[in-house]
Amino acid sequence: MTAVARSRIQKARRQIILQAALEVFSRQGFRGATLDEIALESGLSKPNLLYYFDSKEAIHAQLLTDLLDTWLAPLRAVNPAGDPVAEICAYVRRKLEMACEYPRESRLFANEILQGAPRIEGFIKGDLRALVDEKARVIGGWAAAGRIAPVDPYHLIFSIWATTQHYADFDAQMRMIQGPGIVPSDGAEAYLVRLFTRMLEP
Amino acid sequence: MTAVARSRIQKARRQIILQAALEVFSRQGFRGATLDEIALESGLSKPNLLYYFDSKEAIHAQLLTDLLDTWLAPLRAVNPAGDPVAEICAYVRRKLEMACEYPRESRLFANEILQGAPRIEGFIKGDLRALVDEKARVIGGWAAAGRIAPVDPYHLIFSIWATTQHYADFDAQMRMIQGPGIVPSDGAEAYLVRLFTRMLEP
Amino acid sequence: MTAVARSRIQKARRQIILQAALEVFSRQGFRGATLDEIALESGLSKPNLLYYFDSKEAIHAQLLTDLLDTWLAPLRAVNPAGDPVAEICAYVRRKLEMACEYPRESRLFANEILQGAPRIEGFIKGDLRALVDEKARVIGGWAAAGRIAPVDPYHLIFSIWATTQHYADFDAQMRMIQGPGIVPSDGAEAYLVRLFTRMLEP
Amino acid sequence: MTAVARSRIQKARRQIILQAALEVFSRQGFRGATLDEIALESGLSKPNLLYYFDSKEAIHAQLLTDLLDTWLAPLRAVNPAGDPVAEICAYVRRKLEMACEYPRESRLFANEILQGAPRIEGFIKGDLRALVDEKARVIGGWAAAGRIAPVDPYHLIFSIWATTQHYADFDAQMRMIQGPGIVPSDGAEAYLVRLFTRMLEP
DNA sequence: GATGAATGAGAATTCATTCAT
DNA sequence: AATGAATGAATTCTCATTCAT
Repeated sequence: MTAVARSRIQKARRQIILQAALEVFSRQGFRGATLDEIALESGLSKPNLLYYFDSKEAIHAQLLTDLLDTWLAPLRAVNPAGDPVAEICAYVRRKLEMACEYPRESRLFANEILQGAPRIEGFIKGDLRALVDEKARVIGGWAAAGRIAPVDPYHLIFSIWATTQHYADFDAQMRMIQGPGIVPSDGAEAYLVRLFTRMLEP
Repeated sequence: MTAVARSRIQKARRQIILQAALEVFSRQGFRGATLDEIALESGLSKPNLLYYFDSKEAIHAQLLTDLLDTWLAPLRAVNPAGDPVAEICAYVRRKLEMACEYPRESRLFANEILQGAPRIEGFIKGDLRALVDEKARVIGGWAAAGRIAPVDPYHLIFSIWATTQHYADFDAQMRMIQGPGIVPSDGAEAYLVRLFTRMLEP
Repeated sequence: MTAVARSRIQKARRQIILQAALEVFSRQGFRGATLDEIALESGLSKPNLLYYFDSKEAIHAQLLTDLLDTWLAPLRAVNPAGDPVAEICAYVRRKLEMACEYPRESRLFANEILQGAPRIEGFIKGDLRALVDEKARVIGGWAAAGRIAPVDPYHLIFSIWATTQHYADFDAQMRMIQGPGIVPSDGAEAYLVRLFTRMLEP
Repeated sequence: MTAVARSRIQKARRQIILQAALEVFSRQGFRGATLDEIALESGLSKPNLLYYFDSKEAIHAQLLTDLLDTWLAPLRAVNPAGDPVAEICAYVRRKLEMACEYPRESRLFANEILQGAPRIEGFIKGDLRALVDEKARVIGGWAAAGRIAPVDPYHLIFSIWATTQHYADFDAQMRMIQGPGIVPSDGAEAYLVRLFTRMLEP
């Protein structure tokens, strides 16, 4: 079986495995997760998992690769030529939407960082850092030009990550505090947009 | 060995073990951590760990117990009779200080929540929820009285947690992005105080 | 692996394991036995044992369950409508035959009793006690009717158990005393039948 | 500390340890017993046990040595010059008395035999066998002389051992069957004397 | 493709024994 | 004489991975 020639059914099976693995890895971290759980979750047998992927590590690596490809998109879309506050608020919205739509991916990422990011160090120090630096310069430029209130662009970006991802990563805590019947992220967009708008208005 | 009568050396050894375990559990989570690592980190032999604690689980439980005792303090100190904005900013400062001084404890907690909080469900649904509800009423009262800008108290509290704990939990990522020589939390207090002050000023 | 659907090979392997475990448990008792010995005896690897059984305890429990099912049969077959002395002598013969054919099972049972019967308390106080009480009434009836010599039925039953099981449980001692070439149970049936016949003849 | 010069207090401590060890070994067998249990039972610390005895093995060996010294006495006392039936019945009484007074010693011995008698093989093939052979000749002589009914002396001796020791070794089972309030050995002497008297009367 | 069977490496825990005091 | 502390060697059990079919 080569990497290129995969039948449709193979691709489908791989997706099923990845979804199951995402569920488990995002909760337990890499070492805490077991192939047994992933097999159970996916409805496939354990050896069958390893027919589609070389190893536990390979499943995890695939999940991270797939994730990182899209992880940068919201920030990348920040347009230097747009309206500063609107651009940043739009970024907040996209980031929150991603957290709400892909909470498991967010937790997978959070797990990696908590562990010291051993498997995505390259990504962070490479693509992510470059992108953040680039956008930090844009935001810094806006601040210097008086188009937004003066602000440290890095702290701003970090606080956007923190507040949006929180709705995915700490979802369990929020649900327990607010009780059943309340979706934690209800009202989150309005709140966060307001938070960052008030922060940035010149 | 009873729980009450412990010699000085026992207390000291238990502390050494707990510190080592905190390091490991906060990175790997409960299941991902191994006694081997804790033994290595603490400089004690693996059986010796189990001479001081009944089991891996017991070490972890002790860490959580010790943590939860102090986890509520910053929020509890919010004074309904104080100046609203000043009180909340003071809370932000205390919370940030705690994250910066006890980052491993913060990560230990984050790991638990990521896993769905199986071991601290009681704490969250009990003491934590009660305290949050109480303080949310206070903040809601301030907003209703026009002493702070109208705001959902729960989203406010969650965003304070998110932004402050981020400096502990996502420290690895921030360091990689900012490069060596920069401490991520430098300027964090000023930034966060400003963020929430602008948010709350009537 | 469900309890119901087991392939032929699984059943066969389980039997191999149970035979090996019987050998070891019957000699060493539950705690004194090790999976290493059972693995060696069965020719399987240690983890493979645990592929077929959930735990050391589960293997032991299976052995006891299988044993208890048949342990009652000889006594149960005592017919209240038969000739008293003949019935009891037939019981002695069946019990002796069982001890000689299944000495390891007998030793497994003896080991449990020696330890205070922690794992078969329910069986003894339940099914076994009920059966003994029932047959004791039968024997008591025979004695009252003058069809056998007056005798305490419980002591009678216990002495039948003692003398027959002795040929299994204390086999090692008997062989060492009688030396090689002599099978301890040779002549046992004649002796025991005579012993109990003389005891019971009115 | 030499073997000869032991203070009174040392002897007392050794006795305490031996009593505790007897309790544990007689239930669990050599391998199934732990020094922790013996320490708990004796009220001494685990290292202190090993101050008085070289090893777990040494404690066990001492128990066996002490036991074997007295194990032969009842049979040895059978007097070739006495009245055959009376002599044998007296032997039964002594053996039963020993089982009832020293049930733990009996179970210790039973455990050894069940395991194949690895530690007392020498005793059995030596002193015990010689004594049994000697007394078997006496009994055989009585039978040949028509002073008792014809009987295989070995089966006779074994059945005396079986029935008397049963009241010690299988005590747990008998209690569970007869229920609380009944002492299994009540009436045992009368029953057994009757059993063997009827067997042996010419 | 799929899976029952099997296993070596490792993980938590127990235990007899030693050491230092 | 006694014990708290410590540990190497098991012992039970888990787990990622391989093998045979």
